[in-house]
Amino acid sequence: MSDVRKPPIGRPRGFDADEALQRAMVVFWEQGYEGASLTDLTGAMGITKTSMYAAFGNKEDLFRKALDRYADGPAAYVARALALPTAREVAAALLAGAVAASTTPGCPAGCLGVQGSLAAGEGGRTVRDLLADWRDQGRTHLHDRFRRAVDEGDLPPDADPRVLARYVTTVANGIAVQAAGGASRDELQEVADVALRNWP
Amino acid sequence: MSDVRKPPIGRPRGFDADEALQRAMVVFWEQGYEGASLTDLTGAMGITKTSMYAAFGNKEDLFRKALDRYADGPAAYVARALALPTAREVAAALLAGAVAASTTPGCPAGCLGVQGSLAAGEGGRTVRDLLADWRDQGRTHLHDRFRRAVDEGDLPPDADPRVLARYVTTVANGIAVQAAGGASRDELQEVADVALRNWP
DNA sequence: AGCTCTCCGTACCGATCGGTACTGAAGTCG
DNA sequence: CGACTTCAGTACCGATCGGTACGGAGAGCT
Repeated sequence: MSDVRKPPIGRPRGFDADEALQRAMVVFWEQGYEGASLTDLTGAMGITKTSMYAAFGNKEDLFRKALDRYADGPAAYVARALALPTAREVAAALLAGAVAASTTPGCPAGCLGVQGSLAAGEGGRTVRDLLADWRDQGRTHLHDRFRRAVDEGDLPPDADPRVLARYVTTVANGIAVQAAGGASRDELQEVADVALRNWP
Repeated sequence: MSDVRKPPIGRPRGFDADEALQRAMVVFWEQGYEGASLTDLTGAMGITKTSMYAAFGNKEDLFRKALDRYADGPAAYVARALALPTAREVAAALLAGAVAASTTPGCPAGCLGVQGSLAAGEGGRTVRDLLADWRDQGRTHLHDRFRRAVDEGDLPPDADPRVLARYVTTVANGIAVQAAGGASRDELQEVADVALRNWP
C-alpha cells in the first residue's frame, strides 16, 4: 500500500493481461466456474499455467477478477439503469439490458452471474456463494432505488419496493436462464415487455 | 422386448433401487451434474460404484433417471397445473408450484431442471442440452394449454399464448434462481403474486 | 447338496484435475 | 557489458475424476 507504483524491474510480461482476462471471462461465462478447466482457460488466454498463476493468483482469484470485469463490461447496464430518473425507466432498462447482455452475438448466451455457478460440488461452494452475493447486491441496489422512488412520489405509496425489486430481479434471472436455453433476443424482449405491463 | 418379465435368477440386489435413485436425485439437485462426483453419489445412495453401474448404467444414465424421478416427484406440480380449468389458474398453480418445489424444507433449494446444468464444460454438454430440452418441453406444453385457452375464450383473442407461456416460464426459472440464492418461500410467493397481477 | 447367476467390496485403470518446481531465455537496469 | 529480475515453457506433483476387472459371498433353483 505504501508504493502503489512499483518500478518495472525485470522482464516485462509478454501478453496483454486485460485481453487475457477478457478471454478468461468468456470461458467462465460459457462453461461455468467448475466446468472451465485451467487448460481451457489458459488455452483461450493464450498463456501458460505458470503465467496465469503469476499474473492472477489462482483459479478462484481469476474468476473474481473475471466477475469484476463482467460487472464493468457486459453487466454495466445495471449501474446505468439505476441512474435513470423514474422507477419505471429503471425497471425497463434493467430488463432490456438483461435481454441484450444475455443474447449478445459473439458472447455466450445467458449471464455469468447466474450460470457461472448455481449448484456446485465441494470445491465450488465459495464461488457459488460469491455469485449469490453478487446477485443479491444488485437486488439490494434496486430495492434502495425503488424505496427512493416511493419517497419521491414516483411510485405510489402502497407500492412495496422490496417485492418490486425482487420481482424485477427474478424476471431478469429467468431471462438469463431462457437465454442459456437458446431463446432469442426478440422473444425475451417480448417477455420483458409483458413483465412490465402491470407496473404500478 | 419379447419377455418384459425376467425371472429373478441369482442373488437379488441388496438395496432399494428406488430409494437409491431418490438419494442420487437429491445429490444432483444440490450439486449439479458436473459437481456431483460418483463418490458423492454412491456415498449418498449407500452402495458401491459397481452396484451403481450394474443398476443404472453410468453417470449420465443415472442423471436421466434422476430427472425422470424429479419430473414425477417434486416437479409433478407442472402436470397438475396444466390440467386446471382456466389459464389463470394454470399460471398461478405453476408459479406457486415452482415456489413450493424450490423452497421445500429438507430438499435442496432451487430446481434440478435449472441448476442441474446451465453452463458446462466439454463433458457436460449432453446433460446441459438435455435439461434445456426438458425446460423447453414444459414451456411448449404451457404454450399449447394457453392456445387452447384462447380458442375456448378463456383468454382474450388478442392475448399471445406464445409470449404468455414464455413469460410464465421465465418467472418460474427466475424463482428457481432466487431460491438457489437463498430467497424464502414467502418472498417468492409475493413475487409470483406480482407476476400475475397483470394477467389478461 | 450342488449348480448357477448375481451382488458387492476391493483394488485398480488411464485421464484429468488444480497447482508447482525448475530451467533457460529475455528484457531492464547499473 | 554484466548483474538482476521476471518471463514462459516443460515436466511433474498428489488427488480425484468416471469407469472396470476380478473374486469371494450369498441367494434361488433343481
